[in-house]
Amino acid sequence: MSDLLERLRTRGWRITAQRRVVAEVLDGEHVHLTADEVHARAVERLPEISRATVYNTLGELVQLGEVLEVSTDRRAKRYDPNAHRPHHHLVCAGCGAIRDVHTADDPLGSLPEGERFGFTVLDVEVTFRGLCPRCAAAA
Amino acid sequence: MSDLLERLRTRGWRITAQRRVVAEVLDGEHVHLTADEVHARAVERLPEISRATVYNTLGELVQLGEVLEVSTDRRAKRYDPNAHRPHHHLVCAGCGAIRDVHTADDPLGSLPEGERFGFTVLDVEVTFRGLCPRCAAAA
DNA sequence: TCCTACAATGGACTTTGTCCAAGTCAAGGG
DNA sequence: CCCTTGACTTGGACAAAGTCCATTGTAGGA
Repeated sequence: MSDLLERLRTRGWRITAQRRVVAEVLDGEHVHLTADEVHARAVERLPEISRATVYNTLGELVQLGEVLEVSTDRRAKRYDPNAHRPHHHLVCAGCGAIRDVHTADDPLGSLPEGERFGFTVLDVEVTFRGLCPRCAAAA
Repeated sequence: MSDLLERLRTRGWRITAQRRVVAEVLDGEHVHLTADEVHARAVERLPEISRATVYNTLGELVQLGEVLEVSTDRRAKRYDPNAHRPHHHLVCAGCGAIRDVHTADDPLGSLPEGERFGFTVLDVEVTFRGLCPRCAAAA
């Protein structure tokens, strides 16, 4: 856990109580939290923390590549602390549940040269949509 | 163009001036517009059209499968009139430009059975990110 | 310990989207 | 051709998610 804080410190981050709390929240739960959920959990430990700070800190963590921003949901961005292992997402169209999944081959390679239009392709985000067992049964 | 309106009529849609305008805007431009951009263009032809109607109509078109909703952008949903040809998106991280692209293989097949967790997987959305030639040159 | 640059605060503001009660109108029946 | 009716539209209020900024606070180096 303090791995993360250590990495941040060596990159010149000033470690404040607020940043520590945000990092701990992300590190503690391996789920995909929205900014507001992160804020709610952070407030439990540090009641005065402001929403703006949580947004700032999340943005910085994304910049540093420590956390991934995913927009599987059209409502709010979600933050995925599992940034160092490439993976994709499987989203239930019914209840919104999200699972991390791994594809057989690297999807980056599936884009032929002729379809790149001169772009420098850096990354790919794959979102599978479907119904989880419970929602499929209810339908 | 009136292909679209014809299809809608046969499905019991009441054809109103507003719906016609929205359909025309989408059909006329093969770019990915946000709801607000659709509204702005619709207003040029039909000044009294309201935002709520544009949102409603876009939602209905998505329901009917005539238009795709893409969330490449974390700000607003974009609407892609090219719904009948399966394709994916290449987004420039610099300027936000979007291109439709086609992958060599079907990405749906790249998710192994063991990674499906009992989900009924229906669809997949692939977003490649990178830099367009102009932004790459500027960097 | 003191300073100072960097960080946090909180409240106003913006953007994107939804909701609803009331008014309007497309299209089928007479 | 007009009437009727229920589907459609309207506009404004509301909500959720996120950004901005001037002010206040503080981590960490000298």
